[in-house]
Amino acid sequence: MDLATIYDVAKRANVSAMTVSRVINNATNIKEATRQKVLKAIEELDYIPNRSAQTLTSKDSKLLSLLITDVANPFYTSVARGAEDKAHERGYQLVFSNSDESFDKESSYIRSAISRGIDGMLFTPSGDSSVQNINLLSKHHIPVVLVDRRLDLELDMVVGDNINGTKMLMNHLYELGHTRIGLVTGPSVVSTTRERDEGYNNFIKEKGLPSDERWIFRTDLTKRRTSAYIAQLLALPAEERPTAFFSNNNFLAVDLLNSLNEFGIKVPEDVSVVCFDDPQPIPMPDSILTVVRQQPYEYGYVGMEILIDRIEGSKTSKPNTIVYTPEMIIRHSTKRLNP
Amino acid sequence: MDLATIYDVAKRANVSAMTVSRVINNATNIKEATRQKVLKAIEELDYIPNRSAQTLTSKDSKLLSLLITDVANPFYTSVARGAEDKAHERGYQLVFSNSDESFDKESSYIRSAISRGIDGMLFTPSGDSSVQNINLLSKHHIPVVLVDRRLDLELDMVVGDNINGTKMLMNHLYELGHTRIGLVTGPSVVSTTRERDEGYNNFIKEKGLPSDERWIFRTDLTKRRTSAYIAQLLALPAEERPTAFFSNNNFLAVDLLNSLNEFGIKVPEDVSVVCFDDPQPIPMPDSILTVVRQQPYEYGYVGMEILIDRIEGSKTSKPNTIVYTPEMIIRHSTKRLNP
DNA sequence: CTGTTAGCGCTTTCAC
DNA sequence: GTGAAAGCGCTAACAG
Repeated sequence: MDLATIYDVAKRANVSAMTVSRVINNATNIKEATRQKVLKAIEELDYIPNRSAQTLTSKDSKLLSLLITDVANPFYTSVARGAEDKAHERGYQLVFSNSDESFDKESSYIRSAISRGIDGMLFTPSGDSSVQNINLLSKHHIPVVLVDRRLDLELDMVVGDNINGTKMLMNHLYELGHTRIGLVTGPSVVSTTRERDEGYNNFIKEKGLPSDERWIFRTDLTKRRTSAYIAQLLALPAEERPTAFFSNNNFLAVDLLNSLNEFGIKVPEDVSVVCFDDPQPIPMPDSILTVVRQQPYEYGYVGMEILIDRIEGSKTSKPNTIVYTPEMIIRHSTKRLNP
Repeated sequence: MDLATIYDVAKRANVSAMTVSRVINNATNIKEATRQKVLKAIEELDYIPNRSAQTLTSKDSKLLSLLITDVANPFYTSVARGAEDKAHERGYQLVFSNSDESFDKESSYIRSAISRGIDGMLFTPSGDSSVQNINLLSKHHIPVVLVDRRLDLELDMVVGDNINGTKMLMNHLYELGHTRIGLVTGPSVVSTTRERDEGYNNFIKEKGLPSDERWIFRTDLTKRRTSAYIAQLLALPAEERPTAFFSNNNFLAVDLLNSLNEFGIKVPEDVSVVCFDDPQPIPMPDSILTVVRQQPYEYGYVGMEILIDRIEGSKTSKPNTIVYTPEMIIRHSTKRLNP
């Protein structure tokens, strides 16, 4: 059984293929009677247009790419959901890909996205070198909107205020009497890492807090392994150890919490912990981690809206960066320091 | 600047388009020197093949559809990640869609997937009526593999042993002395709901436990609202209230936990709670909920493998159902009942 | 091992 | 309002 093409519909409705094409594309200049005739034929034949053929001629695919580092990270899960909701509203479909923080994986995904003729991309770059990938996209006239991580380019972006978010968390620790604050962080080729590091350093400088290179643990976002870090701190005399930790990233915080648990260090009794982004997608009554929470669903939803507006030409203003201010959720992973 | 086509490459390499086509499709019968010449031209022109044109002629798109109810549900998040990993390994891309338990939304997504010429679909049906949608897919010769939820059809499926999973949880409560066990569950048009309900009912019958219609709360998976349920139970005399709850679904459990919290009912002090599937994607040291855990990543990964094997014709055996046995994770949401 | 021809299913362009 | 012709970029089927 061969599937119906536009010609089958045309024949059955006694019109030309062009007329059928006009009907399926909601053209206005069609006699209502003709439209009905065609619609009837479409229905009877169970005709579904072939997108590849449409894309080949008309140059648009109604296909969008969502390229993030990892859908399994609750932050990006929500971005994905927000993005898909908006795309669906506007009649687009979404291909999604996980770069796993790898530039090479990212590049290869971008090539296949281009090959698919995607109309646009919502993109969280793996790092600063992703600029090259954006250039490839531009060469193919594909609009891009950045989510969460910035790049030094004239592009639409939807990001969070990482510096002030960090400041809130640091200040919370500070007000509880903590002055020796450890930092668990990611690679500095990622803008969010850099900005949160900056927030941390600013705060320490501003308040004149002690700082120590050994309190800072910089690691890969996919490997982590904070156990080594904790072991190393434990080798220090107690009065040289941090009394609190700021984790730059939700996955790192989980790893940190597990490592502390491994060594029998209790949170918040023995040490306080705060984190940027919630490792749990759904707040539960028993969650303990104090975090600064962003609205990743909005990032995806709004980012997608901007992207589609660009694609459809309804947005022609200069690229623009939307910055959201995060919100602090105080739970039970921090404790006032006994003097 | 117009982008390079296969003819541009052909011209530059002094060969025919067909030869270029052979090179990009890794045909074997090509002289190495020719291949190199072509590769060089491809490189120089930064040529990326047009998938739409390829799909239009060759009939395969290397595009797969992942149609689930909600990526934001941690269970499906992992399914999605597993599916994408396998798809990527095998050179396929994934469009993802959220049906939100709606048959209509599901149907519309399936039509656009067909229109895109997808090679196959990994699918969690919204309910039993999805059989119609599968029929549409079959009509277009599109292989389907079901994940998590069954349908009464000859199809490949990857599912969990819901009956025995439920039994483990019920038995755990029973061994702690609970006999009045409430059930929070979803719509019975979903196979997982039905099977877990069956596990619950079987256990009650088998052990001769008391049962009461008022202890059972059946709700929509997207609306929930367990508060009304709890309020209603609270109206009962204490000795007629459940001392423990089994939640059929992770999202329902979160809602339940929040409702209990709202009414000042403490878990596990006042009431025990167990749940099928973990609402948290990442186990944290402070998680309290006792659950039966499935391996959704595997479901996605394995399901995708079967799907691609079907597509590529390397799997020709009769459709087959893989059933995974879940594992119980005892945490701190249950307590021995004081006699 | 390589090339020619035709055509996939649609829409653009132009004609009437 | 509607239709005919041409062509989008590629590959199947054949030929040599």
